[in-house]
Amino acid sequence: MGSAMYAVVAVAAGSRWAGGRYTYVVPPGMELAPGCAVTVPFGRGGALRRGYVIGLSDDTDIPPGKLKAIERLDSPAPVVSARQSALAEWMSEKYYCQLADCLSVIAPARPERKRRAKAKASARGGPPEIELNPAQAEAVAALTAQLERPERPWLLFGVTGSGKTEVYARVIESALAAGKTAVFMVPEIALTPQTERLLSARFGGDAAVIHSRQTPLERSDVWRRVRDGSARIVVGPRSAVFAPMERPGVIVIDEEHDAAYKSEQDPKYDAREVAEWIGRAAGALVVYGSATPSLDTFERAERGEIGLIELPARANGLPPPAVEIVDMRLETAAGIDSPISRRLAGAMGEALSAGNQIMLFLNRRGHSPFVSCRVCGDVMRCGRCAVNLTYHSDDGTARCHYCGESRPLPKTCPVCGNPHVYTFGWGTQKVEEAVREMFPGAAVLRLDSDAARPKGAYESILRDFRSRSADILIGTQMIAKGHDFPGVSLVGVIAADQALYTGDFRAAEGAFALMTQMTGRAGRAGTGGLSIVQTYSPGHYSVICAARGDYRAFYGQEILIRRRMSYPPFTHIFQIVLSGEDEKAVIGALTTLAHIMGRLDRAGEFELFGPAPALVSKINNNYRWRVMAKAADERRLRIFAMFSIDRLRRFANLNGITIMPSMDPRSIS
DNA sequence: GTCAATAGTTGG
DNA sequence: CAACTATTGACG
Repeated sequence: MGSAMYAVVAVAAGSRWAGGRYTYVVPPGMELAPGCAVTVPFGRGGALRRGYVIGLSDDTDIPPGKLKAIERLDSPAPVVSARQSALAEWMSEKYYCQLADCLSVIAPARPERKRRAKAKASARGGPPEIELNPAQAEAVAALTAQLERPERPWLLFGVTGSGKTEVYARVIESALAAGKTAVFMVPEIALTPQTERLLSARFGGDAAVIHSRQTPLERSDVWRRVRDGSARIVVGPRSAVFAPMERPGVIVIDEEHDAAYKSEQDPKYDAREVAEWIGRAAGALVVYGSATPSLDTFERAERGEIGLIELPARANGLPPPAVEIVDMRLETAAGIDSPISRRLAGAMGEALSAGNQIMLFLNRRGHSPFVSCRVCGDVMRCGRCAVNLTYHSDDGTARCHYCGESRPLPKTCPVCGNPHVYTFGWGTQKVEEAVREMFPGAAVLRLDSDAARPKGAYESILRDFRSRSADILIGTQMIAKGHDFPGVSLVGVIAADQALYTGDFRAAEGAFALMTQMTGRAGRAGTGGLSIVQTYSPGHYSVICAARGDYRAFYGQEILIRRRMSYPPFTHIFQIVLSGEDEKAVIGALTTLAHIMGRLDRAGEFELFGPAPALVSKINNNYRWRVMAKAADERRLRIFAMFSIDRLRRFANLNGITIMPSMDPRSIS
């Protein structure tokens, strides 16, 4: 193969999804194989770009005058295997993105350089040999039996503290014993260190970490360790699914329901779907784990497409935490306007005097989500985005959470000039303020993306709370995931409604998962924990089911609604957002697109919606409008949408307009 | 995306 | 008609 005359190279070429494959002349003496990384001249200027060899041949249809030669071979050996190339092809079609983009998330950041491995040979782990309870033993047996020839993915459905991790560890152990390797995925980078520690304690230097914020050298070092077999377990967030393993035995996806498994940037892959592809192609067992499985996954399990294993009880035999619902309407009726209800305040006082710790959860950063004038009613909005400004008390500014614009809180109303400008609503800073006022003696910490910004702050806040140098931790969903604080006896969910009414049909699902995660944080060490859920919707099934710890009841309700509304998992929704500075041009192009879609769908196979403004109709001075198409058949829907976009490109002037397609996006009203 | 060729526009 | 600007579409 090394002496082929022409090479087909995947090159990232602008904003086109299709194509991206170009033929180049192989310079004499250059030894190429499919999967090699090369540098090629591209475009009129002949600027150099990264490309990946996807095929070799001795003839071509391209007129010789058009051909350019490969500039440089960057990797003597392929950087992606044949299987990874096939995965990239599949991804580029499924996620309507460029082949080269897919290859670059799959390939190491840069061609590997020769480098000494960091000596990281810790001793093989101890015995963290925990005795399995019968349910765990059954789960391990069932999953281990699947390792050799997995016929479908499996869902390990178990309440918080039911011992899922021990089950994963045993299955990984068996995979390694069979000469295979393992991937352990967590929803976010912040959870990798603790997971890596856990697996290293057990499996020694076999565990390695892959994530997207590693430097190219770090990444290529991990790659080398994975490829030469010295790292047999890879831990990391969604990008870890691309670990270059030849014989993966098991891919664990912990907290499977977490939205972070879906990438927001191109290529917009879903790590769960990629894991299943790899599972099929490489014969690896995919194990999903969650206390609150995503509706899609649980529905597949009900149909038998995914195997279901349940761990019904806490491994330590303790009863589930007690959960109380506080009806915040009664607080309002009593003239109380504090984020801390009387009941929660009382429970906090008790917990503090007993020497216990408290966690308060509110999924909104800043002090107050809006600022308005009490005289004329004007609400401060961002000049560049269609959103309200959030007041931040640390520096006294009103900030836009989309474009980052911030301005000082005005002393007088910019519209009517009156001095009665007030802030409304609750953010984490306001909760912190209220708590400090109520409990001046307590040590309070806050963890949200503002508090976590300084380097190392995230870790140090969690460390301080774990070491009990603080009594109360207030935070956004950053505090909800994976962290075990034995000193916490009380958890307060400040505003459950907040996650409930986000304008997204998945809101109830997300709210249920968050509430369950948070209430599960109380009393993990044993002494009867209590969770208090504050809400203005005490009758909402998501709140009631979360308080009862009853996933199946929640699932039963929610799946009925999805069926009745023809929402996923029964259908798929393809959303196409057009954005640009010229609103008329955006609406015009979108109207054309809607026409194209209507005409293409003569049979009425697809349900079409729009044009309508997107949920946030302007970001950074770019107007955003959208159309949506709904259908049961994901593949046909995707092809229909992409075909429509192709037509649009041909018929409409898309100058200054960006097309943002997405399948089953998070924000649909 | 980026750039060059091209079509369109303006001003002398 | 030259000089300039917006638009188009190819990129191997």
